[in-house]
Amino acid sequence: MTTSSNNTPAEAAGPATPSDFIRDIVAADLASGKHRQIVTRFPPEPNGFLHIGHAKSICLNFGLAVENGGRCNLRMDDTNPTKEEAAYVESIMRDVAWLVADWAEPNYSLKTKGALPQAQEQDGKPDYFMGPAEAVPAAELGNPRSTLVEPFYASDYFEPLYAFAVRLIEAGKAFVCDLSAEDMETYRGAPDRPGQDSPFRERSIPENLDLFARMRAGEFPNGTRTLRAKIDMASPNIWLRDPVLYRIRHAAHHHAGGDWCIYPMYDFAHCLSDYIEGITHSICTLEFEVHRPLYDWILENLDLPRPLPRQIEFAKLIPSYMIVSKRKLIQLVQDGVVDGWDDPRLPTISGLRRRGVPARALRAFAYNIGVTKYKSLTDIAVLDFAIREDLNRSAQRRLAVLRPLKVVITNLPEDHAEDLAAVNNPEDPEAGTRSIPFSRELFIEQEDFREVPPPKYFRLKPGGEVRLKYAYIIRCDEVVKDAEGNVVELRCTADLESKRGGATADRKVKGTIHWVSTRNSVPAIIRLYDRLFTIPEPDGEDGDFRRHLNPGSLEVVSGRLEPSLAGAHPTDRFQFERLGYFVLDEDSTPDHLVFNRTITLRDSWAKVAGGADGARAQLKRI
RNA sequence: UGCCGGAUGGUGUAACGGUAGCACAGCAGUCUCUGGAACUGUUUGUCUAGGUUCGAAUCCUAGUCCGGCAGCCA
Repeated sequence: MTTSSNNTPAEAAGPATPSDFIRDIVAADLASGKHRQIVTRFPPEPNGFLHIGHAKSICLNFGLAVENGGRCNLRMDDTNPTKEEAAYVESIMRDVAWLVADWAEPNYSLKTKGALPQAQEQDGKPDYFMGPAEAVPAAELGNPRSTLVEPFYASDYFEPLYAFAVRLIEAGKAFVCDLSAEDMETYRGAPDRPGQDSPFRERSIPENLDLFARMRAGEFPNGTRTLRAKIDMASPNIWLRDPVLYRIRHAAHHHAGGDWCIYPMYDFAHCLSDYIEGITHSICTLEFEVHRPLYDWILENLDLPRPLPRQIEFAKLIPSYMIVSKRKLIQLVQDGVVDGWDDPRLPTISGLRRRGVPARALRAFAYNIGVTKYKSLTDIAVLDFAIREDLNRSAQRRLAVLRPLKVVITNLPEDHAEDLAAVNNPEDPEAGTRSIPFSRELFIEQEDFREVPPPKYFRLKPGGEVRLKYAYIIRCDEVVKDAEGNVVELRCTADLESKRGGATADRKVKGTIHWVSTRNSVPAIIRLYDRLFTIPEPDGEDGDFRRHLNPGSLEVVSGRLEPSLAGAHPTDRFQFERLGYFVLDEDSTPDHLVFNRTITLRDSWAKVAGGADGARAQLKRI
């Protein structure tokens, strides 16, 4: 138990192994001896970036492998050349590797670069198998340019798939149909009305074989013929009404190249790809539930020599305040509403990563929301919680001021300089301390001073006292304003005995605020991200989701940071005390620092404040 | 209304005929050199109606409501 707990996505967030109906099925299959090892797969279509919904699926499939000592294949479900691009394959590889890093690498399988399924024969039955590459170094898993490995590709199975189709024709279970798309729709009938047999349904086997070969040879234009399964046009299940197995598409394929002009449909390719890879449990989303009889039909009618995979459906993630629909996501990116697929406001995995969300937090989230067949809206506060919980324990604290207001400590000499010890992480004693320079002139947060304070405001106010974190208690003596009446400087006196260890160190003052020394602080651009949408279900039916964009989803400020932050590393995450968690952005350079806000700290003051202040704070956090 | 699926607090999930539990959110409090964290307490729930049973969220019957399915998309 101790060793396996290291592999648990949620670690401290709950019991070592989650329980749900899918894990129950897997456990039962292992217990009954139906399978000795379980094999799952994550099968994205390379036509867009992975998002938080895929993260749920990845965590489920890889989690099953991790928990049961099985493996999980990354497979490109690439059977439609007109919609897919190799560029997406690269982002998918990177995102998956990032998500499973330090967790499921030993169970993550890719295949040997360029390998194709092995043709085998058992009892005169053609069979094909595609196994994983052995002992892949973890670094290769996320490397799209690896010369050793690559993802599994459904398009690598086109040849076996063709052979299986021929076999179906030979068994009299598939036929070539000349119906146009429109006619086919008419013949299909409706959910409550049976369809009619295609006039081409009773073609002879030799004729079907000949026609199918000529389809492959490119003799017919797009859309003129299809290969269809011969099942039952009167079936109450639409997907059993002689579904299309192959269509003609004179188009090159991003992975298979220009060899093909007929391409298998999802229903034909998916079950057989699962079979070829030896998948035991093929987990997909609810909308494929009605396809399951077809999934089983194809496999069962091919008379295959090895155990068949089992399809199991679960409800996909619908996160509140986010859009996850591929079409809408593309629209936001193309219209420049956001700044690319990895914009930190997007629920894409690359966006979340750039925002500073740790993979571990995403896994904990996926784990916490559970797996069911009930289609539900998941409160994104659950994700927020997972992020804060992770970062609270792991992120070092720093002092940073977002909107600086100058403070002069009048009872200190001009050249006063001292270094103060600051705790790096109160949640982690091992993290140690650092020193921060303190001087006569400081910046504090504009929000931490109110000339006319609201009730229960316990930060700085005229004549009032506040503690400067790690430093002195100061009193505000004078408020300096510019011509327009804006507060531009505060003149304060410090209680010089109030520093930690001093005579008056234990004096109680209501508030403690953060600060930086004007002289020693470094400037930085800080991007304050917030929810992209203002309503819980922007992805709902009504198409006009852009009406609900949050105009304040990105605010850029010029802040000042304590000097130690100048040496920040791109993957470091920090808590800027009292503000939130921040990560260095990839746009950052040593002399032009850029930080992204991952998430704010919980802010109970925003709620207490009420009135104008509270309303503004609430709005900012929507 | 053809087929398939689903319904447990505000939200999400557990319970596998035997005390309806957990998490998030909320509320109240303790503590605090982060209005953070931590800790304590707490409000709110089995879709409806019958039935079986000593006992039903769970089994049966009948309803109600919700979701999915009619691409040569996946």
